[in-house]
Amino acid sequence: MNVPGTVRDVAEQRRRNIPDATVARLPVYHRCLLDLQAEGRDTVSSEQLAEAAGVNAAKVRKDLSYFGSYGTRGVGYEVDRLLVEVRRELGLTHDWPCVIVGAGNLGSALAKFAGFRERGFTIVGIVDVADGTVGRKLGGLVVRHESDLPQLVAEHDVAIGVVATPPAAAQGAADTLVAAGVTSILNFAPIVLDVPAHVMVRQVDLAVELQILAFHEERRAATPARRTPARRRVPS
Amino acid sequence: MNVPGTVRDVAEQRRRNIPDATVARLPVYHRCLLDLQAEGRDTVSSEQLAEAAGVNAAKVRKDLSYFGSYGTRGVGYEVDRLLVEVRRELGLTHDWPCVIVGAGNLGSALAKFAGFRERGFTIVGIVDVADGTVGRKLGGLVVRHESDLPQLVAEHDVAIGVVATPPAAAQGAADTLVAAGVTSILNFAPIVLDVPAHVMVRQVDLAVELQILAFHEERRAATPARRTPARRRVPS
DNA sequence: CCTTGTGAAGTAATTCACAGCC
DNA sequence: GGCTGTGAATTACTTCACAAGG
Repeated sequence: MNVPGTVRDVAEQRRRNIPDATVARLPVYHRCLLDLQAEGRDTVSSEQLAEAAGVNAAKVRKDLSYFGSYGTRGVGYEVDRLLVEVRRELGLTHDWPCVIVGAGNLGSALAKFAGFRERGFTIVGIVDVADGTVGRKLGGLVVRHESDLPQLVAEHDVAIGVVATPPAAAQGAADTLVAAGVTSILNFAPIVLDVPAHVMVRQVDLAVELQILAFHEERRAATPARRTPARRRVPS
Repeated sequence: MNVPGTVRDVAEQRRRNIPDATVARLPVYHRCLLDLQAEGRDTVSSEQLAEAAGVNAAKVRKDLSYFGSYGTRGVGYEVDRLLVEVRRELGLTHDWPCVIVGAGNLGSALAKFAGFRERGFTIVGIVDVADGTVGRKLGGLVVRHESDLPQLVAEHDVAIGVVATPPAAAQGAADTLVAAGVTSILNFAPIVLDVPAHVMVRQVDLAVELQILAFHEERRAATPARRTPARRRVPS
């Protein structure tokens, strides 16, 4: 499949092809590095970072190797340095303005969620269509009408939109976001969004997560014998 | 690794080894099948189900084949029949009582979230430690103190717990859940939980999802030329 | 010593492609 | 003719294991 014409930029070539699985773990490493930095640690080994991130050491080393060799053999990785590199790789060197569509339970919670701002995502607006919600205040923001979305997106140069509407309204919300110029969507509605090829969608379906847990619970109950059968027990 | 002593139960053997990737898609198929059923469709081809689920047809067929051959060649799958099988496989033949730890923005939203009950997950209780939140009403439930958790779990035979606390309180919340007998945890706090081997954890980190989107946005900006550069545009 | 970085080996998931059946 | 079910081929991801370097 790949017939490299020249050998030049082989490193460049590699750097640009970070596996999806690695990309999904970078934010976790980022979080762990922030914690380590807060603790005042100045170096960390792949083993230690792996422990903190809940993966194994080989994976950490391979993941980090995709975008450069920032470790010192015999010592480990310099926390500050690595943090800079990971942050740069993740595009977290600047803030990302985001809009939320849907100011129901979930949308409201997301708008007030501290974890977003802390990690460089600023909610610059939240919109809805219901008369009851438009105008409500949500932690420093006022819910605006969905018709204000194009203006909001243009004004703050928003690239990322969050869909937190009921399922029936989600496709419309996505269409509006795309028309307004948003190119990445985080979708909490339990439907598969239909968007142009250049728009990236990530789906978070909370019920699906529970269903996956239920699958394993169910199987656990069905399996006759496997490791300790130890059924639930209250300590005292 | 597996040296099957006998050939008997080869089907059984297979059925019990559904790949994780397939398990993660079953809930999506389940949702699509519910929609199809609501539309009154009685059969569906792998192609159509794939379209609805946002995957490809070969994947659908392989996924479904792991737990049996429920299709008819030349026709497709009978919606009702397949729904029963998927539901059984997912352990959705009965309701799953769940508890939520943490009644902040997210925990409150989750407690009121209709999508859970609709898909067989009943929130039987929500607990917190803050004086301000304990006692508040949340859509039919009253927030109870975290110390009531063991009783709550025992009373409703809860197997699944949801952690929606601030990061600093999450490990404690998980410990309490495990001690109370919960064996599956859905964790929204951005930390890696340390739990016994028999407890399954699924992590949902909302900021991580945004960071993955940001990674691709950033890379898009960095890439010199690739497909239409079409930068955002407001329609009107 | 210790720990990284990475080819090589191993495992898992996806996709192909077609025989088999309605 | 159309569509499933599935081995085989391919691709992606993980883990091993060790040479190289501080």
